[in-house]
Amino acid sequence: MAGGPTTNSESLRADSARVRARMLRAARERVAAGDLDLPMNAVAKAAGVGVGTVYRHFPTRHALLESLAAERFALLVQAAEQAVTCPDVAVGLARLLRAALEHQRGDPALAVVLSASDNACQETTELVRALAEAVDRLLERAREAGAIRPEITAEDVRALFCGLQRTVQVGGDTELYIDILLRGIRP
Amino acid sequence: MAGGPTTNSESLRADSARVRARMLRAARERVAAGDLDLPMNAVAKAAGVGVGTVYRHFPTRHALLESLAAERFALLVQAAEQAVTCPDVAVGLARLLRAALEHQRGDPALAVVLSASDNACQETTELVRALAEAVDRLLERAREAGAIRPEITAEDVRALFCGLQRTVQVGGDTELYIDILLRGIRP
DNA sequence: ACCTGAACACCGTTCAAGT
DNA sequence: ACCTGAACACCGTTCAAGT
Repeated sequence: MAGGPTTNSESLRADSARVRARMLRAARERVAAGDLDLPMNAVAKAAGVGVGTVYRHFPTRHALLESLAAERFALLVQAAEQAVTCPDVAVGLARLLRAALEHQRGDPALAVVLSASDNACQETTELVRALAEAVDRLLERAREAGAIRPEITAEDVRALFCGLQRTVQVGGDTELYIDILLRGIRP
Repeated sequence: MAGGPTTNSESLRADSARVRARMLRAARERVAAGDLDLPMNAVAKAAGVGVGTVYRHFPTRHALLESLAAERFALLVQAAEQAVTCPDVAVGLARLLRAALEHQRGDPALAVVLSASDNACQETTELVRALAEAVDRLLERAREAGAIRPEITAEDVRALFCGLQRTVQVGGDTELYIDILLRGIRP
């Protein structure tokens, strides 16, 4: 017969991956509908699995949020890396700020994950590191060009991302707030 | 016997006020302990009243938060009014920013109320109006002195308060973030 | 008038039982 | 190995019954 332990384990894994994808899809639908609560029971029901399965894959709600945010987080990292290669470093900074805003607006889970002080998933830790690395390179270039206050760190930039997102959320004038921040970080 | 409808109604009101104070004290203790959840049942139990009584006084949790925040909110309004009378308008702006941060740090309920888009209590609406009025006067003085971008409104300042608070919460360098904002709002 | 607290619905979380 | 879902504890909210 085709099938031994390997095939069996693979089919288990394949099934597990399918179940995981179903849960993420269900959770994403809720978030897209504006509900960041993500009740585990509700996610389970929407995904057609038992609650225990949700907990097996995502030990905490924050772990679930991180998994949801990962995709957009990777796009933000990409944007940061592209900003580094921007000929005009000031333009790079401006693009990065816009990208940070846009991705947080596009996925509220990302806004939560970016302002969290620690991560549940290895994947997130990796993304945080990659973002910090790209931002560090951008800051270094900006310092050399005299385009930024030299004491600003990648951690500060992350905090400023979160604050800017909140400012935009509370107030109305996105362009003004971006501009205030861009001017404020100049030397 | 002493007592007619008036006395009776007054004693009811007095009792009601006492009960209300007990609930607010209980809620404040929970918030001070770092718990912004404020479960209505828990507040009721801690205050030694029935849940229905909590709901009678505070129709929603946000109404409860507003009542909690009112005291600090009034202090913030005072700070804004003092900032207006500051001989050096730039110093006034800096003091106001610091006061906004300090009061939000001192009462997390205020941070929530400041970033809420609408209010449950009349009292809060009044405080919001008073703050906007003081800030408007300060902005007017700052514009005349050429100390601020002229397009910034009191609403923008409220949004910037909220964003600054978040930045500080996520990052570590309060002084840097205050300074970035102060520079950013200059013309 | 105002307060109480039982009642119902819902969510978090665990864990014995299934496949 | 992995999944299920009953079970228990807790919270939101309402409303009939008390004073």
